[in-house]
Amino acid sequence: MTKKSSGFGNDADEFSPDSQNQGCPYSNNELDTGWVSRVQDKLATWFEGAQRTLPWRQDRDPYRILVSEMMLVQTTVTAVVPYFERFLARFPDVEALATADEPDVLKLWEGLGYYRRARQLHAAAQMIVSKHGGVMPMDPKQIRELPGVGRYIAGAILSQAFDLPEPILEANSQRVLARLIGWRGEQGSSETLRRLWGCAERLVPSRGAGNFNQALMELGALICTPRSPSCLICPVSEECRARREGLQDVIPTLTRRPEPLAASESSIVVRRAGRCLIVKRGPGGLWEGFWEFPTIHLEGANPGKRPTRDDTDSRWCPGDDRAPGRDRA
DNA sequence: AATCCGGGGGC
DNA sequence: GCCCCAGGATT
Repeated sequence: MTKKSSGFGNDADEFSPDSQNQGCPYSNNELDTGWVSRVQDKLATWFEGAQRTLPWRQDRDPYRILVSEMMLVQTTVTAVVPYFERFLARFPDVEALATADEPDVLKLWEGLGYYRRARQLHAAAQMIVSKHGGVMPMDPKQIRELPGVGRYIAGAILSQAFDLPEPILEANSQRVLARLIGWRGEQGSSETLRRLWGCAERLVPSRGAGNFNQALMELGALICTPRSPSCLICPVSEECRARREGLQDVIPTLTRRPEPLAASESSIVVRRAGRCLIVKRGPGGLWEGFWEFPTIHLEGANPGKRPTRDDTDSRWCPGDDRAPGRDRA
């Protein structure tokens, strides 16, 4: 890795007037090899004694890592644990998942949200079986080709399952790294992500990458929390620029959330002979392919891409799909 | 670069 | 009530 490609060079643009870090000039003096080594060692040592016992940490099975990462996308650890246990009991290996029927997979996902992930995971399992002989490939490019697998999940699999020195960057490590280097750019902006990915690349050790990456995330979950970080018991507080400058409460820079859109809908329950009519939701919208009572969109947002009053003549929903015979009114 | 995709935990 | 969560795909 060259000095410039590391993203932490002394380039003049680091201090350009229009830099978002004006007033807190970004310096590379914390990213020299000494600083990197200290952060690596202190985090690894802390992680040995402080890590939580989580069901996907009991071994390095890449299938289990994949399932956990897919479930953990924008979802808290506490929410995932029971789902993970049930899912692995029903689909203990990649072949079992690959040969499963999609409705059975979705049923185990019910309540987790982001149901696209369940379909992607199912398809990924089928791809691993059909294209890779049922074995998770160790090639970053091939892993990234799996549906639902981006740079983060690929790095997590490569480092945690195969101990390859691939970086990761997600919600926890974004916060941890931003504070460590005192980066004041806006949370989630492309410049911030570029900078933090570079930092993650610089920090990931050539050996023990899986544990280091997990230590970064564990620190964010347990110590370096979004609000009121526990700097007094943080193993890397001495290496933290935000801490040194008293900026731990303003980093990362928060972004305003857009206001939720109001939506108005109308549903009808059609009962006959003790049964109810249900219809299947159409493609491309919220809860795609799920069953519900016939519903039309009235006004406001229409996240399910539902039909409105004007097109209810002959079809109840965009999917134009009727309930199975036993459920029809 | 912006939007969409969900549901729940925690304060 | 509001913020946040082991991101990725699509436009």
